[in-house]
Amino acid sequence: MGKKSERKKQYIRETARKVFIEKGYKNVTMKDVVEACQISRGGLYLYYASTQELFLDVLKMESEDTGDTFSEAISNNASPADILGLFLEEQKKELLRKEDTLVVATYEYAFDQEKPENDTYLRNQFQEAVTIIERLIMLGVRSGEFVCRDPHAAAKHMMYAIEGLKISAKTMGITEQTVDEEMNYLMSFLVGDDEE
Amino acid sequence: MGKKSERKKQYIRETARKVFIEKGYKNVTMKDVVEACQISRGGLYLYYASTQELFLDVLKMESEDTGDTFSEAISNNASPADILGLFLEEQKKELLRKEDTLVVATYEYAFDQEKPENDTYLRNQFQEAVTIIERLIMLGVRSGEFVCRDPHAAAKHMMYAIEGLKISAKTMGITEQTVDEEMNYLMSFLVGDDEE
Amino acid sequence: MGKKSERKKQYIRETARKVFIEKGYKNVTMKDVVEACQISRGGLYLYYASTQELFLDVLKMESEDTGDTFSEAISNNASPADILGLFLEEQKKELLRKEDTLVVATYEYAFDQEKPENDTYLRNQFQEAVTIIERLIMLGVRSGEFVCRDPHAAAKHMMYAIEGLKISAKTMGITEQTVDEEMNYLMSFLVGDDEE
Amino acid sequence: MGKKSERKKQYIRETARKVFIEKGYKNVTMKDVVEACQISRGGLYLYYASTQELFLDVLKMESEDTGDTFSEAISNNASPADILGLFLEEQKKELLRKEDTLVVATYEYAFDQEKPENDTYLRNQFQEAVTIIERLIMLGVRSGEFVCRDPHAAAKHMMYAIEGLKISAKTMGITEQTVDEEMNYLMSFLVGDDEE
DNA sequence: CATGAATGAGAGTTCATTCAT
DNA sequence: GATGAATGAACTCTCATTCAT
Repeated sequence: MGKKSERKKQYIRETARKVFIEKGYKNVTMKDVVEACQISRGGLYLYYASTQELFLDVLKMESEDTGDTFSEAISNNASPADILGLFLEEQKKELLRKEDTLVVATYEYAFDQEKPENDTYLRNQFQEAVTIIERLIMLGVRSGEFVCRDPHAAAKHMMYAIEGLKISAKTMGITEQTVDEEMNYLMSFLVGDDEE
Repeated sequence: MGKKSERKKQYIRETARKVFIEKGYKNVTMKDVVEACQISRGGLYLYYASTQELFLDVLKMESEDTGDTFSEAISNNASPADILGLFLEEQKKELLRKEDTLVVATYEYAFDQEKPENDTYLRNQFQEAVTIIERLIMLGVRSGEFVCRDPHAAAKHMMYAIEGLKISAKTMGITEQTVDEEMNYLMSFLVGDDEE
Repeated sequence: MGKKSERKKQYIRETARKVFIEKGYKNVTMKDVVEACQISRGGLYLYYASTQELFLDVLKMESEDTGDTFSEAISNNASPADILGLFLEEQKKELLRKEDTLVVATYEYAFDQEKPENDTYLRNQFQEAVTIIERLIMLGVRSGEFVCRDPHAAAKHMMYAIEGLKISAKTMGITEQTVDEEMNYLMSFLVGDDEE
Repeated sequence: MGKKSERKKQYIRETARKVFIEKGYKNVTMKDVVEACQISRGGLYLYYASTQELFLDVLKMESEDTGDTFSEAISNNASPADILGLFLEEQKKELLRKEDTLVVATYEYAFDQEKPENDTYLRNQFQEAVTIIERLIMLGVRSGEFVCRDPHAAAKHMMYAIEGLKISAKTMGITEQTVDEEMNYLMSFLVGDDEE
C-alpha cells in the first residue's frame, strides 16, 4: 500500500526535520534519525539512503509548506507597504527564532556541496523572494507609496541585507533592536520621505 | 626549547590553515592535519588537543595578520570615499575568491558552537569593520563627500549587506557583476548625488 | 492449486539458475533472487527457505535435463570412437563457455559443504560420465577401434583430466588450443596407433 | 620501527592463513581475522584493508615458502623417475590433506575474480610445475628411464590430471586408493614398459 | 497464497585518543 | 619532546527472516 508507506515517509521526514533543526546538518547521523523516529536501522534505509537524501526531502517539504501566507496577503489587497512590512516582520521572526529553524542546517548543507551552483534550494528561495519584493516595490511606486528608481536592484539589496542579518544572527548573535533598526533602515529607502 | 616548540606550533597552524581552507571546518579530522603536516599523531596532540583548539588558534593568527592594510591607507590621507572604495574592493575580492579563504570554515565553526555569543571572532571582525566604516563615513560627511544622517546605522547596514553577499557567494554562488552592482548600490546611498 | 504453485516454483528455479550462472553461488543473496524474479520477499520464502535449498533444486533440475543427448547417440549405433569424440567435443564446449554455465556455482557450493561426501551431485555426474566412457571404451576395444587394458581406470583418468581442464578454465583461464591438445592427447592413448 | 611492524604483519598473515584454511576465502570476514589474531578492529586495518589484500599476501608468503624441497631433490642428483615419484607423492599428500590446506580458499578466491586472467597465482604455480615436470621427463628420456614423444604435452597432461584430482578431492571426496591408482596410471605412460 | 514493510544482527570502515618506547 | 602502533567507540549499510494484512 503506497499510502501507508507515504505516511511513514512523511513521518520520518517530519521527525528528521526536528533533528536537523536541533543538530544542524553535518552533525546528524542516520543513527540519530533512527533513534528519533524510533524505528529500526534497516527501516530508515527503506526510505532514505543517506542523511543528504533525507535532508533534501525535508527541504522540498519546506518549500511546499511555505510561501502561502504571502499570496494570501497579496490577494487581500493590502497596500504594498503593508505587505512588505509584513514580509520584513516575518523575516525578523524567522531570524530571531532560536529553535525551530532549519537555517543553520541549510547553510551547512550548502557548504557541504562541491559547487555552490549545485545547491538550487537556497538560490530558488532567494530568487523567489527577490521577485516578490520587486513586484511589491513596483506596485508601491505606482501607488505613490514608494520611491525607487531600480526596483530590481533594491529588491536584491534588501535580500542581501536580510541574508546578512540571518547569518549574523546564527553566528555572532543579534539583538531584536538591531534587527528592527535594520528593517527600518531598509524601509526608509523606499519610503523616501526624506532624502536618505 | 620554547622557541623550537613555538616554531613547530606555528608550522602546524599554518599547515592546518590550508587544510581548513580546503575542507571547511567540520570535514577536517586530526588525521587530515597529521597527514598534511607529515608529523606523528602523537606529535600533533602535543600541541593541539582537537581540531577546535587548532581552528581557534588559526583564527587568532588570522586576526593578527590582517587589519593592517587599512590603518595604512587611512594614514596615507587618501579621501574617505577612496578608502571606502578600496575597502569594498577588498571585500569583493575576498568574497569572490574561491580558494584560499577561511570563510566557509569560519561559518561552519560558528554554527557548531552552542551559543552564537560564544563565537567572538566573527563578531569582533564585524565590529571592527563597522567602526572603521563609521569613521570613514563621518570623515566623508565632514569633508562633504558623503551625505549621511546616521553613520553608525549606515556602517552596520553596509556590513550586513556585505555579510549577505559573502554567505550568498559561498552557498548559492554569485557573479562578479552582481557584486559590483551591490557595491555601487551601497556607495550610491552615501554619495547622495541624487535623491536616492 | 498444486499445479499453479508448481509452475511458480519452476519459474523461480529457472530465474534463479540464471542468477547463479551470473554470480556464482556464494555471491547470490535471497534479495538477488527476489529482484531477478520480480516477486516479493515473502513470496520467495514460500518456496525456498535459503539460497542453498534453491541451488540444490536448480542442480536437481539440471540433472534431469541432461544426459539425454548421449543415450541418443549411443542408440544411433555410431562407432564408439565417434561417440567418445562427440563427448569430448561436448565437454570442450562446456568448459570453454564463459556464460551460461553453472560450473563455478557448483564448485563453490561444493566447497561450502562441511564434508565433500555430502555433495552427491558432482559425484553422481562424475560417476555417470565414468560409466559411460568405460562402456564406450569396452565397446571400442571389442570392435578393435581402441586399445586399452583397464577401461575403468582409463575412463576415470579421462574424467580427472577433464575435471582439471574445467577448473583450470575457470580459475587460470585456458585457450581453445590447449583444450584441443589435451583432448587429442586423451584420445591418442586409446587409439594406440603408435606405442604411446 | 619497521621491524616490529613487519613482525606483527607476519603474525597476522600466519594467523589469517589458518583462518583461510579453516573457512575458505569467501566465508572469512575481517572480524574473523581480528578475533583469531586477538587484536583490535582498527589494528587489523592498520596492516590490511580487506580480506582480499590479506589473502593475496598469504598466497605470496605461500609461494615463497614452497618449491624448496624440489630444487633440493634435484640437486641431490636422484634419478628423474625418483624425483617425479617424489613429486607425485607430494601432490598426493597435499590433495588428501583435509586440514592445513589453502586449496579451497585459493579456488574460491580465483572464482571471485572478474577475469580468470587476473589471477596470476594459480597460473604461475601451474606453469612452474609444468616446467619442472617437463624438465624431469626430458632428463628421464635422455637417461632411458622414460619414453615420451612430447614432454611438454605430457607434463601439462599430468598437471591437468592432478588438478582434476585436487578439485575432486575437495568437492566429491576421493579415496587414497583412487589417488594411488591415478598416480600409477600417470607414471605408467612415461615408463612405457608396456604399450599402454 | 502473496505482499512488502519492518526488524536487528553483523560486516565494513574510520578516527580520536592513548601510551610504551 | 616525538613517534606511530594500538584500541575501541561510532557510523554506514546490507540482508536474512518474520509477520500483519
